[in-house]
Amino acid sequence: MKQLRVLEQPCCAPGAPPLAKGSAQALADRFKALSDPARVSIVNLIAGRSQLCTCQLTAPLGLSQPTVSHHLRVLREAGLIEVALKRGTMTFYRLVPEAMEQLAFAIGGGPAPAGVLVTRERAAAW
Amino acid sequence: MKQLRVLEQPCCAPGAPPLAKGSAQALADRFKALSDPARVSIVNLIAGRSQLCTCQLTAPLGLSQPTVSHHLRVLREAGLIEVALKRGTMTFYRLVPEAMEQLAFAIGGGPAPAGVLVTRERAAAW
DNA sequence: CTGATACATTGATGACCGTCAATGAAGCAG
DNA sequence: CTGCTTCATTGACGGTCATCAATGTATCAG
Repeated sequence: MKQLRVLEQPCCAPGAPPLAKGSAQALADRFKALSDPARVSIVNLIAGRSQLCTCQLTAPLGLSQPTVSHHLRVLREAGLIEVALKRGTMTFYRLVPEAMEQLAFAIGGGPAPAGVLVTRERAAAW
Repeated sequence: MKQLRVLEQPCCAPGAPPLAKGSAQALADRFKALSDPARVSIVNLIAGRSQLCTCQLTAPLGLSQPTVSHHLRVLREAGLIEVALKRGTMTFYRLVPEAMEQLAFAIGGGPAPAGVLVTRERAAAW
């Protein structure tokens, strides 16, 4: 996974300071991970259920299991999701809230509204 | 330009409600517009200078003029930038702050920190 | 050990994307 | 009108991506 340098300032909102070349690439890589509707839906589904396994995604997405696995890999390599737990033959994934927050910050989003974000610990409670 | 339905809730942050299929596509389209480092840099450059013309972008990006024009078109069709002004043979572009804010909101970003965002009117003052 | 389940990986295929040279369009200077 | 500048569009080429069938890997039940 490629590390995204923590930005001091939003880079893509009005009044932004110049952006280093490497940071542009790192940001583009993460946006690319969200540039497919299937992956946006995966993030949304995981966000709503704290965590879920691959087998719970094929039906709502209408995609084959290898394709879902592929999208999960892209999201994982972008640092947006991670493996929460392996139980038996099942693999559960969860969000990496910090990564999403950094992305929101980059395009000018401030701290999330209270009550919307839950802690990673609560998400892991399952 | 495809209209992005205004989301009632963040869709890609912990605790998000289910996302409509069309919304996933609309979001993915906008993220795709930011999935190239050249386009991230363009947004960053425009954000920092209020508005810029095409000829001011080729040098810092190290890309040919047709390529820059192509990227500007992608960003414009995604609704992230718009033509601010045509003066003579030059075309000036500016951000569409609402579009960036909606994107930030979708992934869990709240209102922008005070002092970072400037109004569209000030940006247009040039 | 055998069969079944859940997932990841590989390979192949069709579609899409980024890039630039060449060309077109539109405005300005003289 | 002529030439110059700025920008958009077209066409072409090489590379990347999304998708699925087939296969491999690992775990569990019996």
